[in-house]
Amino acid sequence: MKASATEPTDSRFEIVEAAAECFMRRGYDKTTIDDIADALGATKGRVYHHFRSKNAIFFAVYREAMRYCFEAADPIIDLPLPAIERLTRMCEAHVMVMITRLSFQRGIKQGLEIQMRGPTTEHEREVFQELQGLRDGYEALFRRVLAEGNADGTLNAPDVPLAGRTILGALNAVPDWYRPRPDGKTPEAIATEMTAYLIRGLAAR
Amino acid sequence: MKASATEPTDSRFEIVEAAAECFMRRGYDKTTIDDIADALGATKGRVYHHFRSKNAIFFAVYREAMRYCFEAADPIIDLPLPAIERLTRMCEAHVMVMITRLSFQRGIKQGLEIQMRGPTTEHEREVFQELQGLRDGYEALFRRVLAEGNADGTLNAPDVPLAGRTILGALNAVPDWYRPRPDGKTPEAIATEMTAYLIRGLAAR
DNA sequence: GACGACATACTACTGAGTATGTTGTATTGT
DNA sequence: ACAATACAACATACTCAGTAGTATGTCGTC
Repeated sequence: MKASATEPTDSRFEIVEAAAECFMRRGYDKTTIDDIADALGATKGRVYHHFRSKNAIFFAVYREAMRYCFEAADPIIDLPLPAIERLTRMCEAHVMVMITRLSFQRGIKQGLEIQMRGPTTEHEREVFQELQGLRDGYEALFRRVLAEGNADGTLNAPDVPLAGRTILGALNAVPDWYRPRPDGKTPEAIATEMTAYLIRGLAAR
Repeated sequence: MKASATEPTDSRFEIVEAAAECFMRRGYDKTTIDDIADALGATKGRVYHHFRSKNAIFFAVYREAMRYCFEAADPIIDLPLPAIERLTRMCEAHVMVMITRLSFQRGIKQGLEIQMRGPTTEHEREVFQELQGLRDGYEALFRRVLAEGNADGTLNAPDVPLAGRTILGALNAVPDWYRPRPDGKTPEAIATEMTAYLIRGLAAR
């Protein structure tokens, strides 16, 4: 029997990685299945052996991208700390995910809902709902901490959803401009400084 | 003789508007030339009479979107006010542009550089450079005010480029989530609150 | 000898771009 | 003043390349 019958197999994940890379460079629509196969030194056959359609690959990339986000935030959100401190760490962790998983995060930037235009199967719509739920759930983590910060007096965000969108808007834009440079700031420095701007604000004291 | 021989003709602008709307709803790649023509009750012929290629339409939408941004920021940047006040007004004005010109701003969100993949003509590359220059110039306006704020003591942004990207990242994300709702906040309220979060920060005093 | 994991070869369609036809209006020659 | 004509502003009909998806072949392993 197979060594890993349950896991989604290594070969499958390689495809997801290659697809993320292609999506980042060329965008989803301009990426062909052959592009993804070529990046692996393989052919269409391998790709379609693991995925039903091109949309399914995008979904897999999206799901993986969200998984990285949750993995970063989950250990922080329930720490016994004031909300402002947890929010700070969650923001920093989010930036780190954006940078370390650049291709995944940038690959899905063209938007989930836009991929759902045209004739989609029933199954695709279900997956779509699920992924939308993942994203909303992640954003809800931030809203939760913001609300807790209003309650414990460490934060001042009258409109919690709007504050959440402001934060995540800024942080999610990182893949749009970040490029690894030998002489540039470290990812950690970027994370802490951006977070400071958002939480402390840009105004002088 | 014609009434408006010099202007880029009304008909041409209608195409740009329709294209922006289509790009917003379906994304650039999933939008066909026929989609744009249909939205006008016309056919391909009209579109290709005014534009050399699909890329050229995207460029026109992009240029228009940037024009709206400059129109909003230009009257503010040189006002005789402390930098923090000018930055506040520029941010608010930017949000208003995002909302009032939703289709244009969202239409160009898939990114300028990603459109330049594949075989592009010499002329396309020139326009690309020009539009990239427009965007950089606009971002430079914010960097200028940030630097002036560091100088006059009203702002505290050690890393000006990073602060600029944080601000514009948050503001440029507005078209991703804003939808006009009868019961929702007014655009003005959204603009002032988001700007307050960015400049005053989310931390309680 | 069955099946998983691919590669190869093929199909069918979509959609950008083009070539050509049509119509109304302005301009010109007489 | 009035046909002749030129041209702008489209519509219609067509081409053709690229690409998602499929059908089938191959090879190694259990």
